[in-house]
Amino acid sequence: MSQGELPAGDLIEGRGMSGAAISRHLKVLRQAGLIKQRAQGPQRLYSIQPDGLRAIADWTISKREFWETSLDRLETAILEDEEL
Amino acid sequence: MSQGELPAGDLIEGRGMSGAAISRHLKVLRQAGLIKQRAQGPQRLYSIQPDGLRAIADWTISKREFWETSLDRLETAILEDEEL
DNA sequence: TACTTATTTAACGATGGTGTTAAATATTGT
DNA sequence: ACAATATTTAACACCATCGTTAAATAAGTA
Repeated sequence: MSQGELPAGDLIEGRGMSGAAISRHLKVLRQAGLIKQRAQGPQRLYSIQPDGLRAIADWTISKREFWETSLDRLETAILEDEEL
Repeated sequence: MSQGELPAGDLIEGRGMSGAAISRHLKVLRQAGLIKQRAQGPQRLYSIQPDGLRAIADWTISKREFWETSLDRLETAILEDEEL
């Protein structure tokens, strides 16, 4: 789907799961603001909603510093632990 | 518990949860090798099992490089995205 | 030995996640 | 208006997690 719009049918194929299940997954993603839906005849074309993914990316990066310092502390603790 | 041994009773208090529930949590932690149990009369004294926690710490650190490079890529992608 | 205390185990129930099948809905072509 | 196609929704079931209460177990004490 990263390459553009895809009808639900294409997203269902080869996934070893019923269309109903996929459909509900898509609904959740849509409600979460991660994908968009557009009707074309009886088909629903799905595509990415850049804003939503961007928000996740930004959030992820915003936590980076927290994790860096946490891992630093963990490494320090391990080293101190080895000094016995 | 990081300060030493504690009887189950102490671990139950103030947790707003039944003793039975805490007891099962302790059992899971013990089976996971994260805590030790020792009997003293009718009490069970719990303490940390350093090896288990250490294994988790080591594993965590072992993933650090993976995440660093992943986040680097994410940051790069965000920057490229902003050049529009 | 029987009682009390500390803790665990058993049996049960609520909740959330996620899959399935069958019915409902919308759109297009006859 | 009717049938076929694409997709969604409804109803149901399964399983794991996690809490509860009540019964079981073990140790110390009268």
